[in-house]
Amino acid sequence: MFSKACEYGIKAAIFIALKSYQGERVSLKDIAAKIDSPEAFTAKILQKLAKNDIVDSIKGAAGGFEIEKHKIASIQLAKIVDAIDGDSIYIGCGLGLNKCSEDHPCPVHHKFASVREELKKMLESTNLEELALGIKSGASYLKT
Amino acid sequence: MFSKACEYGIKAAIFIALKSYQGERVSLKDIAAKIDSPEAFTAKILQKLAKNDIVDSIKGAAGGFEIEKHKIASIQLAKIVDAIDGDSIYIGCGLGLNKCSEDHPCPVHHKFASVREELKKMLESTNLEELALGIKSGASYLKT
DNA sequence: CTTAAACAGGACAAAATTGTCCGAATTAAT
DNA sequence: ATTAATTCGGACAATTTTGTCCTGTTTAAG
Repeated sequence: MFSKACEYGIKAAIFIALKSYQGERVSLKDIAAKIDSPEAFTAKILQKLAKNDIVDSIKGAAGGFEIEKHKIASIQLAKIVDAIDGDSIYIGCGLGLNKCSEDHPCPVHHKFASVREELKKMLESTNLEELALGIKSGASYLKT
Repeated sequence: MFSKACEYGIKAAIFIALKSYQGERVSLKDIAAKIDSPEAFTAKILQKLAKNDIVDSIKGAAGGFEIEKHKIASIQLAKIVDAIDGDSIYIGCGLGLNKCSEDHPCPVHHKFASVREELKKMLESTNLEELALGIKSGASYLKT
């Protein structure tokens, strides 16, 4: 469904949000360990998230990643997915047709529409705060 | 959402169904041209569909691919997807956790459940016959 | 000022996916 | 029998995705 990069990005963002919520800044090393991802690859993804204003990166000793507390609740899953995988998940044709629209649909166009719509709604209505709280409360997990 | 291989596989199956419905057998060359796919790559995919008993392949001159008429309506999209991409789309975790279940869910487990369920229902309730008829009637297209 | 901890980013490497080529086997038609 | 049309399948190649490494830069702390 999502690329590995996107999976790591979502998990990293959730972990950073969780820690930022508690006033802590986290290092790449920490993140990779807690979400069980390859460190250097995760670094690249965090750069993307930083460039898309989803996380703040602070250089130097005692540096790391954080998200401003007041922003956590306003960052939707959709924003993260879009930053990493782009919008193909919303707009692309399910069968890869170059031109696939209402008046030139692929065979599964209408069948897919509702699934895609549901996915879109889900991504747009889910924010980092609730996901971080799920981890904090032990209701959900970031690895294994 | 689906791999390229799966996209080609679905389109190929629809085209073969359409022609079989009209009593015609089709060649690889024909298929690739009509669904706008790379010929040799499509050949590999058709082999998979044949091994999974979704299409019949007939060797030799005047050979080609076909689907027994009476089977067309009973072949669900899900069967094709499963033959090519496997079942990861149904059972895999949205965030790539090795172990993701009701009592050890990833952060988006429950949010994803409904989307995945909708996708599954869609794939299981859509069969080749209706897709082929959509092409036949001009209601949908296999390329561009 | 020096050092150590951290991120940035370019170059590289590995793996997976996508795609190509070609010889072998099969079969219908002549 | 020979030929031509066709699929099969193995080996290979290109591309994309995933992942690693190393050097440089920034910054806090001693």
